[in-house]
Amino acid sequence: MVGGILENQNSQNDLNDLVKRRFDELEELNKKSVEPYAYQFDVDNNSQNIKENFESLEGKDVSIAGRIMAIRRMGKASFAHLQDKVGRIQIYLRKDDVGDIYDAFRLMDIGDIIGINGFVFKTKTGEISVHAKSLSLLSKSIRPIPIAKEIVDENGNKIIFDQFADKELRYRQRYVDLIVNSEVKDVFIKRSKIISTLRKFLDEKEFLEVETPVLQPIYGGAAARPFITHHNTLDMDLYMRIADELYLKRLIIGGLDRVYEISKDFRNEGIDKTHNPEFTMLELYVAYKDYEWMMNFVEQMMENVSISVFGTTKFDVENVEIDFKSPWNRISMVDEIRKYTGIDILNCSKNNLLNELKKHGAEVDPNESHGKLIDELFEATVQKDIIQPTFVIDYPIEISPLAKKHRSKAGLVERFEGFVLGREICNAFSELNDPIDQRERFANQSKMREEGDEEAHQIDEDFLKAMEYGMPPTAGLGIGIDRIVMLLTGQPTIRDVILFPQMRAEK
RNA sequence: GGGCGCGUAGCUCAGGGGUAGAGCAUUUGCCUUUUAAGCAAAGGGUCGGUGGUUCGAGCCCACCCGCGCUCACCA
Repeated sequence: MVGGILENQNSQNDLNDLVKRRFDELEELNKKSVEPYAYQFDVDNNSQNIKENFESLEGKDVSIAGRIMAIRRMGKASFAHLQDKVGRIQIYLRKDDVGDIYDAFRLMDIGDIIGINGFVFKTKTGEISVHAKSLSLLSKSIRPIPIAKEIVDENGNKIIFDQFADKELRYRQRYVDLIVNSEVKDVFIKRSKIISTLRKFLDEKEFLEVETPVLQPIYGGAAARPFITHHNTLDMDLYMRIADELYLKRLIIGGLDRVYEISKDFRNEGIDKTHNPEFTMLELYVAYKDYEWMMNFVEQMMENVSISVFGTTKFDVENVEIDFKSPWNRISMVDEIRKYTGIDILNCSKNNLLNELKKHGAEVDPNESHGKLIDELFEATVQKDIIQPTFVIDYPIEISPLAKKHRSKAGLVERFEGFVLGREICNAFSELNDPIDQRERFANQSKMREEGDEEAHQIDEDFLKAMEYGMPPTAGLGIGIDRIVMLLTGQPTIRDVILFPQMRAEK
């Protein structure tokens, strides 16, 4: 009984005729003893390879598998398009050639996954295709996919009709998005290549990839609100990490000298174009180096990734050409703000800053710290005008509690951030390795916390203890992987580079 | 959180107080090199939800839910 099957389906709430019909087809296939969910199928070729090597493959047998994306039935013969991992190819089925299975093919739909054995040929109209000798149903789709028709015009441009475009559904049902919108798959393949290239680059430079706790009793390494969770047996609250900085530095203290981690970090803050509650960060630490060394290293690394993955250092992002060729511009935060505003941020009153911020249309909270206001002034003036890759160097000490004091400039630390198109893409410093200074910085943070700054750092006594054993001079770097992928693949929002972005619960 | 916008068939969208529409997809029939296949016919809707106004509500009003854009916040 079809009704019986249906009642046991979770999907019964959104049953409609299209789904019902497919259940009926399952029944029919059953009667014909066609197994709708196969165990395996031997594949020895793919759509792209067949098209690229048509001359040598013409007339030869191939075995391919994929999802049916279009069917054109013409009585006792049919054409269909099969989509596999790398593209689409047309298949041709004739009752005379495939026999009884042709009747079962009538019960197959767009969305079903099938395997084909057949020979390569070109149709009258010139499309490279596979003429099936046999067909196997590998998986029956019981839910219709939002299929869009596509054609390739005479200029080779793909034209898609009625493309599945509802952003909400695309993010919620990424599996459907991936099936139907091929450019989505390309972005995530690129993302994977970017990450594997970074790994390879770091491995070649003798970095050790490590894993540090996601669940931390004290969160640190960044200024952000955390997610809180609870361990039942230990009966203690734990925080999801907002950064892995303090653990990686413990490893530097332990003598590992060059470490990196590609980590999911979690921040309990707003969601927008450039923020997802969980995101991917690359952090790396190098003993005996400083931030000058790190700037050169970032340039090398970005150039390497650009060329390895994209074959160029030049990218069109939002109609602007960005060039990641080294060296990048280097500008001083203090000098640059002076150029824009005439203000010397190191020798000015809080009121100067507040007034200047108002002048630039920023809403200001007079309770913010001096350093924070400087940062806001920078964002409101200099940052938006930075287009090409640029290092902004030497930040105020108050907003950099883990960075080493500048060797010659009072009130500043040896820190830089990389900016492209007005967006921050990395953050690095000569790491603070003086345990006494570090304790003072934590004490300051603690004070800010008491004054209501929820994002001020917590004091991490164990980290201080570690540093007291002696930490070598160290250069450290954090790069937001999602934002790098956005830039390099030209995606406008972080959700387009995260497979399953955070969404509100349905209903 | 604020502002603006959106939610109608599986998909893409029209319809703006008076019998719920189109294209694609689906079903039936014909069709053995088609290709947005074709020809002929058919089925498919809680018009996001709840309440209200009205003789009558996809349509007007209120609230709610979800999404998008944007501002704020935020590495």
